[in-house]
Amino acid sequence: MKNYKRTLVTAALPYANGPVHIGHLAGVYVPADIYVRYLRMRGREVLFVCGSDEHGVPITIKARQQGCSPQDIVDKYNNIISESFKGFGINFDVYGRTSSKIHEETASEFFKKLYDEGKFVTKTSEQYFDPEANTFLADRYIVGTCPKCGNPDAYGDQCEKCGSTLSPEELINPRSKLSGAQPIKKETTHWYLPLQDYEQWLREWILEGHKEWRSNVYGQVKSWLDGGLQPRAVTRDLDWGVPVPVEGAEGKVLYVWFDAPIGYISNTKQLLPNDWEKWWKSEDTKLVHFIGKDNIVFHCIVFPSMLKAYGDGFILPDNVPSNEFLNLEGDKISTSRGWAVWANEYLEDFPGKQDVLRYVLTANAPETKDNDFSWKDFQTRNNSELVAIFGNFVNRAVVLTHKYFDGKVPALGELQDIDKGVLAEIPALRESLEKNLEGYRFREALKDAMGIARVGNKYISDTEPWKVAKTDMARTGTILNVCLQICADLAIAFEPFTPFAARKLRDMIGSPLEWDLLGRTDILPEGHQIGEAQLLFDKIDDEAIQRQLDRLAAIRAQKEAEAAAAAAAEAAAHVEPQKPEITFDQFEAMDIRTATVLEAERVPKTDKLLKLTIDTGIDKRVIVSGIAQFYTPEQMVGKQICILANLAPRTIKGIESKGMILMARQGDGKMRILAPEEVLINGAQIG
RNA sequence: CGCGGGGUAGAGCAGUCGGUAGCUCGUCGGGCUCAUAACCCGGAGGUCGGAGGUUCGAGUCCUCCCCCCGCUACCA
Repeated sequence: MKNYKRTLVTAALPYANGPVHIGHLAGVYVPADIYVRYLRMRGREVLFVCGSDEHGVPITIKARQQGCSPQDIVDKYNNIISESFKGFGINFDVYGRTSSKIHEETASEFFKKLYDEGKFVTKTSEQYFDPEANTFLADRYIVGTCPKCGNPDAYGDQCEKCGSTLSPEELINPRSKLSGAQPIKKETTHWYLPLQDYEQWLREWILEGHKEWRSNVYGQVKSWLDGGLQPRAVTRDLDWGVPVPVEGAEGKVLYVWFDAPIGYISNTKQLLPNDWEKWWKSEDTKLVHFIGKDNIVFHCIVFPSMLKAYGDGFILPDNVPSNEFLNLEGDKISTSRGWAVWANEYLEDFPGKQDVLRYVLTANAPETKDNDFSWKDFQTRNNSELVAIFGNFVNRAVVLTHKYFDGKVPALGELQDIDKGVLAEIPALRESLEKNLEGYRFREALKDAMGIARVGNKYISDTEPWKVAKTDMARTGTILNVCLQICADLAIAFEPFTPFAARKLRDMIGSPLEWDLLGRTDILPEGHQIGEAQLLFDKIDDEAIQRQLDRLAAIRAQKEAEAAAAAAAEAAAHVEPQKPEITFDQFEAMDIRTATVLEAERVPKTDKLLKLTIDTGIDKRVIVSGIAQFYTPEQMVGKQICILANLAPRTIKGIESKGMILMARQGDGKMRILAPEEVLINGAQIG
């Protein structure tokens, strides 16, 4: 373990095209904040850097959709997002923006240095260009008919109807989303970072040197390295972003994934114009990136390669704690489908309950695998853990102290074994807490902190001071002294996790915030006056939970209705134009005949394929058909169908398919079998 | 099919170095009455996805297989 002097913590830059939701909080920002709060309490020198990622194609598309400028979009969401962070007590030292001037300067300089030193390679390729808008078109700016399912509005990178991944070249009748014009192919040149040159170095640095990284991070990196790295484009033809600072690169900007991580550096510069280099170029600085699993490759491979290429003493991350994803009520969180709990809305719906969400998201953090957030679990954890264990213990101790000692900390008398046992448990929990926090195991760390409250509750129940008070006031005082010290411990131990409640508790009992006091028996001196008892947490009732569940149910119902309506409209509105004329002979060449399905089964490990054994009247043969989404094997058996019998055989998934089943397909992709009006013999000719 | 992650009590999750399988909720029983009808103690509930192997000993290590999630692929 290296001996570092200071720690630089970055949290993934949120993309400024929507608010942040509980998945973001659980995956990145709450754990990062816990870690930073802990380091600060220990008196370590630490810098916490974040900011909005404000470039890239999706923002320009959203701006066009809403009829405003990209700047309007990023201004709006930068505002909402940074307010959400403040609301949850996530206090960055700096929250910058990649649209800032200092970022543009920093990113330009970064690119320029690599360019001047020949660290890039260039590639020229043909890409679609919109002659009316006079601009190159990013994949998502090109729409056309999907070659797979016929959806007329497929994007150049993906068809959202059938989920196929596409390249713009595959689209039928491509058109520009900007002007509607037909795009033309035009040559364009881009700069690439040859990642393969850094492969060996990355292997040694991560695969050899950082075996302690989380298995999801390590595994992902290993998978990329084993697969072989390829040059990665660092520029794009776009008018929203940092201009490429090179002659002949007009109309080009830095690719958002080159641009964004540099944002960590430029945001540091913004805060510390003269002092930033000690955070980025000093070997005794520990760099930690908190990210979600979708960012692993960029933070472990691309950005380190950029820094390595730049040289000049830039340090590399000591760890990249990356969480998996959080689901919501069993379904994937989705910004576009509205399936999320938004941070800003939570703050309005549950005022003063930031800690509850922080607690639940930490207790159920997706540290090793995707986890599920449910409102029922949220309620239970609040009512049975925060209220019943933590809040209740504090309340018991404080109320009893007021009842028997007028709110003054009583003297600590002679200790019995039970007292000594309890007082010994706290330092043990502290040690475990520290180990888990330093090792980025926040879920486990939170259990340790909660363990302190459990210890307190058990102690107070075992010693029964309300009974002892009838006979022995000195002993009662000793017990309550121990309880109050444990309260003061809680006010320290919970500061990273639930900072609002920890602050409230410290204000209530007048205890200090200093990590090194944790576990000591004299945090609160004898005779110290504590304040009136206040509840740290309130119960959350069923109605509040039901309102959230209703809200989600409404979103689900609305989205389903919209999808159904859109599909119906699509299907009705869209009919393919007539194909080019053919001759009678061409038609006659096709052997179309009736057949009956004898056997049917799913082709294993495919979504859409059925293997059908059919009787064609002339033989029995196998046809593989992509209809599993519309017919089950059971439905197919015994069904009479029509086939194109003399189609050249083709092997699909290792099965030879001889012929094609005739299907009618409408605009939304729905398919139905064509069959004679009444059952005929097999092999009846169609024509 | 390929890659990554996962499969442990009714639910949700831990389990680091191989050493008596654990936590929270729920459930059943008992105790307590200071505390937000809270708290404390105890019980029941597991072939640790399956099959082999290594080992004195496997949830943990090795091999093969099955299932779930993500990316990817198949649609004649």
